[in-house]
Amino acid sequence: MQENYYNIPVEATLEVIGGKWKVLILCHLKNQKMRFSELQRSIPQITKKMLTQQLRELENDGIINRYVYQQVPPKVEYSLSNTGESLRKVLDIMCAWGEKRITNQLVTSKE
Amino acid sequence: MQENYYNIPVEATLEVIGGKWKVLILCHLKNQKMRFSELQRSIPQITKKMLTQQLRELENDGIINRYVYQQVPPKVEYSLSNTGESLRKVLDIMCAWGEKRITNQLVTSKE
DNA sequence: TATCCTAGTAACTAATAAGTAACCTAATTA
DNA sequence: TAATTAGGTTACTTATTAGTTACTAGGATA
Repeated sequence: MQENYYNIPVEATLEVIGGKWKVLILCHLKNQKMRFSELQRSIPQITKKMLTQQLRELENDGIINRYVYQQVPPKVEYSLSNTGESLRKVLDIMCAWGEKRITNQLVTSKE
Repeated sequence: MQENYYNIPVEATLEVIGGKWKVLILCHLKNQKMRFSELQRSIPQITKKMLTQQLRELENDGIINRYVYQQVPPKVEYSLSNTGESLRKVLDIMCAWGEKRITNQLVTSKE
């Protein structure tokens, strides 16, 4: 959090999980720890550069942990941190809404 | 929804509420209907152009209703549609997380 | 008659986000 | 010896977002 003033609190949420990729990454990490390459395969459209960048930001914001195995070729595992765990409900409910929308289970009648 | 295939369902959610402004707009609309100018005042950083654009997209996605009063100067009110209402839980929980983050009520210990 | 009002739109520019391709490390395998 | 491996970084280009300024309608107010 670089600024400490927000017009409304939800801006703090958006600062952490906003953008094109972070929710996607976190949805993958919420059920298992994953290696860099596994994340890349799971999110086919993302480039290495963006994945690296987004992972770094999530790490800096304290949402994920990065564990480097001291071996060659490298092995790095990413997982939700405890703070990241606190986002689980947010992620779950966003996932659930998407599923309902896709399977047409949302109310669509006029108000 | 222009594409009907997603790698994971949450992409459908991001398609609708992704981007810099939509969650903000919806958080304001979730408790009351609001006029264009009221939204603009509530989100000081947003320009007319972006506000118009985001509102149109939300309307096209069936998330909000737009009601035009037939008078001059114009009066237009925006409100959540029934489909939009189904996002309430998502919005509430995002707002709540932001509040907790700001007031430091999140777990921050190392995993 | 001139100005104000709200909710926009249009044309153009600037800023930011994202993509591409080449490169790096050092142990292991062919 | 040469290639392969995973997880990156760097420099550069392109695409997408967002900002700026000017303009509109048409009734109400000064």
